[in-house]
Amino acid sequence: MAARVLTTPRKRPRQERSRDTVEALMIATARVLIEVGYDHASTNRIAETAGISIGSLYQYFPNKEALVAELCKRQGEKEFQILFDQMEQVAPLPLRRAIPELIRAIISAHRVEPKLHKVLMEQVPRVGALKNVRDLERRIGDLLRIQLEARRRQIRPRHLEHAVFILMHAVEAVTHAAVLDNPEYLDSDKLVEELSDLVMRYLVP
Amino acid sequence: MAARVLTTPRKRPRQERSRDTVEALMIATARVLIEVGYDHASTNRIAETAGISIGSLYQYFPNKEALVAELCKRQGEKEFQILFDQMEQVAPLPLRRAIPELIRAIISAHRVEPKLHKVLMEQVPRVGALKNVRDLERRIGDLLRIQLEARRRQIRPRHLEHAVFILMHAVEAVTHAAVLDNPEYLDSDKLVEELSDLVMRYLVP
DNA sequence: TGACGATATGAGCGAATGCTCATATTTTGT
DNA sequence: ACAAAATATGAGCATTCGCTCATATCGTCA
Repeated sequence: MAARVLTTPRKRPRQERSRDTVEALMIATARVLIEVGYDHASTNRIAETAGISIGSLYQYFPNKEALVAELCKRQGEKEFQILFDQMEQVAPLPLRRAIPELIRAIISAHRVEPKLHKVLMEQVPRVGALKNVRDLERRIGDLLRIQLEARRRQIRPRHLEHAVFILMHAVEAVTHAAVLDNPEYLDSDKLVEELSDLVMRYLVP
Repeated sequence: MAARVLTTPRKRPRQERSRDTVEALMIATARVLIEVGYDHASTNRIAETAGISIGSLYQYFPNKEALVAELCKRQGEKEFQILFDQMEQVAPLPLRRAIPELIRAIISAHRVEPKLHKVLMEQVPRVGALKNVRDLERRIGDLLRIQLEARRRQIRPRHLEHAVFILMHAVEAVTHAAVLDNPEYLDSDKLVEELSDLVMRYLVP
């Protein structure tokens, strides 16, 4: 096994058929990851699942990590979009109504293909995708910060940086744990209420 | 590669020299994991680092996952102990003094060999150690629940199960993120204060 | 239409890894 | 002192995996 360092695509698909190839590879990567996990997801297997030769795979991705990193990026983008849209929606609402809506959105974001989400989250540290995830975290933090700044006079915390850091990680972790390991918590609205309480009480004076 | 399923030790070391062998393997596993990461930590390499033969390794562990799972268990035990001790210490204190102390203890627990902690956390889903971690989570949850029950009349939340779930995951995630990715947040006491605020405000009526 | 770039193919090489097993050494119990 | 049990050894087998490269096919455009 040669040293694997690159995680960026090798070559850009220029014609439509090659774009199809790349799409098929992404879909196959997701399927194989869900089916057998990262360890047993060999590039040969992914290519076979995609119905594409192993050679073609290596035209566009230098290694397995790059495949997974790209998938991470796309999945993250989807989830970010859900959050972004909802942030716009709740901007005019008062805090006590905005917060539950946002939390619901975060749960929804985690529920986009939850099995894939889970595998990717588990493998993120191992592929070069950490940078992507950090970027995403930063962008989500920025969104949140903008919301908090707009409501600066109504909220208690002075150091927005700390507030963003704490709220973001706290809500993300609880949501993550609920969606992936305790889905029964999501049957009722209780968890949303409790999480909203946590956030509200931290924010209001 | 044969199918690897067992993650429990094969044989119990009965004599002292074999207990030494197992200890050496644990230490070597930790070292190699920190040095080269899970993927490049081969059993041959671990045995070599431990200064024992590969055959001996397989006398006590059926595969690499079992080695890492055992290490996870031990590390978790250490961290649990820190929490357990501090829980006893703060039991007689009023909430506003108990909470910051507990949070400090959690940070300390994360700081026991943080590099090892990080690698293990990343790899937990891949080894059979998930069960160990779940157990640990449950035991920590139990500790927390006992504390909350003892103070039942002073706190607001009625559903202790939800409260435990939320507080545990929230504090753990923020601590984890701070220790592993933003250690500068720990230079001052600011994060402890803010986290304490989060918890206090959620708990008090 | 023809020629060149883009894309696709897949057999197979080289390297690494997990793990066994036949053998040797040490400890224990009597 | 000696037999049996426990423990240790490491060469090497079987397998897998990542990846290349020589070759073939397709798309585009003058």
